Amino acid sequence: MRLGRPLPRSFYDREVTVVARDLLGRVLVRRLRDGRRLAVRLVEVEAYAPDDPASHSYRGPTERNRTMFGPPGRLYVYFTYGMHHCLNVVTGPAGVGAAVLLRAGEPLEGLEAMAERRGTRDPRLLCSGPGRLAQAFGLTREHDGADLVRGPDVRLLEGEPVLDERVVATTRVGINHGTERPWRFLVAGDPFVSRGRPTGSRRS
DNA sequence: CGTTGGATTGGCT
DNA sequence: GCCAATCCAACGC
Repeated sequence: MRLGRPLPRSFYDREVTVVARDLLGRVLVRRLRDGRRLAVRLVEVEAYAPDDPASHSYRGPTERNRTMFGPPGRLYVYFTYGMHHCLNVVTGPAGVGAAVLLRAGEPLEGLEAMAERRGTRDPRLLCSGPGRLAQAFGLTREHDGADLVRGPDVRLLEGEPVLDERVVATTRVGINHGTERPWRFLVAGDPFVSRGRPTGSRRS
């Protein structure tokens, strides 16, 4: 399967909502030490901006979120709820705390390895949800700051962009502030979108 | 220093 | 639909 070249640094150096929408259809890959490759086609993401009360970067840099303030094209991994990791793509110029949360995707390669970590073989339960995606890929705080453009481990490939008519923007999931911003982007009707909220969400 | 609650998930009612 | 699990960053005193 042809997944294309790594997305260039310039891809990430744009406004965070533009990057978020453009991430749909792109492919996150990881090369495991045993040679196997994991690949997932992104179908659901959320944008988080520095002036955004819901964003980790809202109150400035800390030990936990400093990667968000670094150069674009890096992986920001955080730990939450005492048990889950979540993957984010850092955007914008260095010094600006913005990132895109990767919420769900369609597994393309390495489903066996993903199933081992997830404890299920159901393809729809492997990467459909931010915590699930991180677990399926085996990524933790150790991988925080990884370079998605040239890094040896995790990269983001071109894949195939999703057409506008297939993209839906809704409010974000699981937050108590800034909920009015329609910054959750997903592929309409795609079976691999997470449960968080139905595709045709009406709640405000 | 103690408390609170979170960009979630899975299991149970 | 509801809630416990389980850690730690943020915030208040």
